Amino acid sequence: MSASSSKTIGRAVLRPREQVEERIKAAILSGELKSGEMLPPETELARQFNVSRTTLREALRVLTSQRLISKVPGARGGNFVQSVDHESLGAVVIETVGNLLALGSIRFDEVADVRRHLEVPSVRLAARNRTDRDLEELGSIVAHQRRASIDDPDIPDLDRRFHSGIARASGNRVLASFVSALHHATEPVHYLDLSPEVGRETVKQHVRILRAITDQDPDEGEAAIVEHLVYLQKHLAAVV
Amino acid sequence: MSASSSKTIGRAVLRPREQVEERIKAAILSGELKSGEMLPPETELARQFNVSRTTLREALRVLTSQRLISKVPGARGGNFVQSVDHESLGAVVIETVGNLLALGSIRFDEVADVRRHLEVPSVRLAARNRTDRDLEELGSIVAHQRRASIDDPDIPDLDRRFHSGIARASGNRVLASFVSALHHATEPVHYLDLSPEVGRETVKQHVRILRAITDQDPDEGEAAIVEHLVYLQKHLAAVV
DNA sequence: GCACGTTAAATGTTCGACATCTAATGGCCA
DNA sequence: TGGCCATTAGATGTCGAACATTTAACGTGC
Repeated sequence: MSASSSKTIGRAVLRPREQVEERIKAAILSGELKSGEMLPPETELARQFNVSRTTLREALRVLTSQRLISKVPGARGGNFVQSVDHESLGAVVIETVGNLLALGSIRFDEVADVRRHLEVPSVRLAARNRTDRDLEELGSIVAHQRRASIDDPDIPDLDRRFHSGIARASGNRVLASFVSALHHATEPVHYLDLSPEVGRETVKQHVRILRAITDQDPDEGEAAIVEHLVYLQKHLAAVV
Repeated sequence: MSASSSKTIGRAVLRPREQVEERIKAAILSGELKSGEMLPPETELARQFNVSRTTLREALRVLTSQRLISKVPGARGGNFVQSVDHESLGAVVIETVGNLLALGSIRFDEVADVRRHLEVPSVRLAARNRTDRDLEELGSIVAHQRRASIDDPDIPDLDRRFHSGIARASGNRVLASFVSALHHATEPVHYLDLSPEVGRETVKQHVRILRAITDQDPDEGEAAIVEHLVYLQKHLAAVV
């Protein structure tokens, strides 16, 4: 090796809390601690790590806020390994995007644009991979939307479930989490100008999308979702 | 209102730690506490909330793990409000996707697919919105890639910077964070079969993409990135 | 002028006690 | 017999005070 380069031997020393945190996290990610399993009581765990219960609890608190464990007080309570499924990705994105929007660190349209970009492959993949189970669920949602009146408080939720349901039918769980999360994050202003006219048109477009997915026609699905997104954006732009 | 519906007046009572957490978080998100500002010392804060320092510290620990504040020990240290920029979105996604992959809750190809779907609009937008500053940076990266030999340890990093740089040039910070994060998460296996042949071809494709962005030609950019992604996937499939 | 010990102020950790939560237990009473 | 309810036990939650460690700034001596 040249004289100018030097091997790095050292590492930053870790504080007790960090070491406990890392060890438990590693145990969870490696499968050593299985999902749903209960950790030893805090007193016992603290003894094992040879740290105080206070320090141990700070480590557990971090892992809790990262959704790796959940704390349950009371008898038969304890610290349980969370089953970290793909939905936690959506939850984390919702949380962070919400913070960034509140702080003005990102603009609303940046979030909405990314969602729109993801909806296209979402529909295409759904048209290819949808199961009968998916069709049944989507059909049920659209049926509800037909019946819903303009002032129905469930409307935003139905819309979210429709778009999330498509993403889930795509078979890609990362895609599903992102679409669902971004939809959620952009929801607050989605229905500001919901007129009967817009409501009817929206349902009609949903029907077209669902038919394309049912027919397993990705191109028609893409055309339908693009029409829908353009329509929605136009009727939002008038408000925002 | 009908007899079956009932007003909800109550809310779950919050434990002391949760209340402290919510209050500080609200103060940060509302701008009451500005970015970079230092919070009062823990002893003083605990006095204000009328809780013990232990409880206060657990609240601060959660906020720290959510990147809202940072802790600095020592003289002139303290708890500082973090400037939460869009990069923290990427960091959070990297972390969570990494966990999910380790646990087998999502598959590798699901992550890679979403990244590929995002790279197309990323290049299209970059072709439209790139600044001279962006072109300069991307050009510098490609120049490095030309010079890099096959066993250069910087190659994965250069690739990540190229794709992230394009996403940043798109002008959409959410898109940039996602592309960068997903690229990072899929990096470990990106260069398993890097032959001189593949290296040369990759650089050639990068040049084509960059030229399209320079010429502000979205269609050519899309064609170039699609070619690149297909090529990479083919040379990965042989390995994985 | 620079190296280095000292100081001060903050976070980090420890300890032990008590508070609260909650499922299970077991007894009382209709 | 069966259900209601007080008790209990075992876990997390909170408290308070002391001590450890970290780190920038200060001062002192060479």
